[in-house]
Amino acid sequence: MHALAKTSLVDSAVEAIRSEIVGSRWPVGEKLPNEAKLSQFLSISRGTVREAVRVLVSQGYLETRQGSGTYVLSTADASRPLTMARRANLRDQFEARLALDAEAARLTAIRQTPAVIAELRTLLEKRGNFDGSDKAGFVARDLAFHKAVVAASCNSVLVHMYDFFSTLISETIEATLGEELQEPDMASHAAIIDAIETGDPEKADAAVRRFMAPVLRDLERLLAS
Amino acid sequence: MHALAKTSLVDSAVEAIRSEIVGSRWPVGEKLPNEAKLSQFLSISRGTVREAVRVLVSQGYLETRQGSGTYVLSTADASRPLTMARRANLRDQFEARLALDAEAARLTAIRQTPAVIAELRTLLEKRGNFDGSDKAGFVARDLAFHKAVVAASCNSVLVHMYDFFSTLISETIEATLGEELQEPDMASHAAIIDAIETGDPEKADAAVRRFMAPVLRDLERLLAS
DNA sequence: TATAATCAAGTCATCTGATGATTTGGTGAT
DNA sequence: ATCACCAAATCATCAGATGACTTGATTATA
Repeated sequence: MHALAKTSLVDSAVEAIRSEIVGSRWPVGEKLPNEAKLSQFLSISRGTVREAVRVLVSQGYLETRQGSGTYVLSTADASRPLTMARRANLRDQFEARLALDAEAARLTAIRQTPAVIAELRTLLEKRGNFDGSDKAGFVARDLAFHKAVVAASCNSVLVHMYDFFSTLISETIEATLGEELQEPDMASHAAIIDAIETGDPEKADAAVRRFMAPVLRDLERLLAS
Repeated sequence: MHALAKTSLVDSAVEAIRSEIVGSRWPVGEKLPNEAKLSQFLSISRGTVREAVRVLVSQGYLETRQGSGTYVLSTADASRPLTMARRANLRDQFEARLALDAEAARLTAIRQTPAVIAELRTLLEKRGNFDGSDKAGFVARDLAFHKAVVAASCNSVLVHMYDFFSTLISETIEATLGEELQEPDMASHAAIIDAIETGDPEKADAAVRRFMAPVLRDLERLLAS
C-alpha cells in the first residue's frame, strides 16, 4: 500500500499558483494580486500564502518587491529538475554527470592555458593514490581535481551543476550501495590532462569517457545484482 | 553603482541554517531544534523561521514531519545550480544544453527501438519547415521533436534538465536578443535521426554537435556585437 | 511651465498569540 | 507480551497588528 501524501495547504497553494503561472494566467512580468486577495482566493490565511509565495520565489518563478507587489519572473522551474534528479536512479545520475564532465573537458581543451594545465597536474600530484588511510581526505583531493577540470571550462552553469551531481552521487552511493566504486588510477587521470593539453575537444571528450567507462560498467553490475 | 541587496530576515535565516547543514553541525538524518528554539537562536519570530524552513524544504535540504520535527535530508542544494544558471550568460546556457542534447543522443542511439525511430520521423514530419505563419506553433512542434529525442534516452535526469534549459534559453533569448536564432532545417534534423538509427553513440553525438555548431556560431557573433 | 519636496495609499515584512492536527513514547489493562 | 489509550512534543494554520518600503499624486517653489 502506498498512502497518498495528503499535501499541506502550503503545497496546494504552491501548486495552484504555479499552475496559473505556467498556464499564463499571469504572464512573465505580470503583478500578482496582493497577499490579502490571494488568501481570499485560496481560502487560506495570509501566513500560509506567504509561505507558498516564498517557495515560488526560491524556485525562481516569482519576485517580491516590498511596497510594490509580487511579480512573475519566469515560467521555468529552477528547482524541480534537480529535485527529480535526487530521486532518480544512480545510473541516470551518473550519465548526467558524465555529460557535464565530457562537455567541460571539451571546453577546457578549447580554452586551456599553460597555467591551467600546470594547475591540473599539481592537483593530480597532490591527489596521489589511495594509501589506505584518510579515505575522506583522498576523496576530497580527488574531487578537487575533477572540479578543477570543470572550472577550467569557464562555464558557470556546468560548474554549479557538476557540484550538485558530485554531492548527490556520493550521497546516493552511500545510501544505496554502501560500498564505494572503484576509483580510476593516476594514469587514467593523467590521460585526461594530456588530452586537454592537445587542445582537441574530441580527444578530451573521448578521454573522459574512457575514464568513466569502467566505473559505469561496475555500476551496472552492482545495480543488476 | 551596485547597491548591495539588504537581505530579508528570511534570507538571512535560510543562509544561517544552510551553513549549519553544509557545515555538518546537523548531519544528514539529524533532527533540528524545534521552531520555538530556532526562533530563539536566530532572534526572529516563529513565522519567519517557518518561511526559512519551508524554503530549505523546497530546496531539498530539509524534511518536516508534523508532530515529530524537522530533519536534514541532504547537503546538496537542488535549487542553487539552476538558479545560478538563470543568471548565467546565454552562451553558457547553450553549452550546458548541448551537453545534455549530445549525451541524450548517445543514449538514445544505444537504447533505440524501431518504434522510437518511427516516432521521431513522424514528429519531424509534423514539424515541417516554417511557413511564415503560426510561429508559436512551429516552435512548439520543433521543441516536441527535440524533447522526444531526449525522452528516448530513458534517462529522467536528462529529460528534466533539458526541459528546464529549453524554457530558460527561450526566455533568455527573448529578454536579451529580442530576435530569434536561425533554426536548422529539416535535413539537419533528419541527420540526427539517421545517426541514432545506426546505433553508434559516437555518430549520434557528432550529428547533434554538427547540428548545433552553426547556431552556436550565430550566437557568438550576436553576443560579440 | 518645469521641477522638487511632500504626502498618502498600497503592499510586503515581521511580530505576537492562539488553536488544530499529527506523531511518538509511555502507561496500564488484558 | 500485546494492545488500547493517553499525554507531551511538534509542526500546521489562523488572526490581528505594526513597521518598512514603493509609488504615484499633490503641492510648493523657482
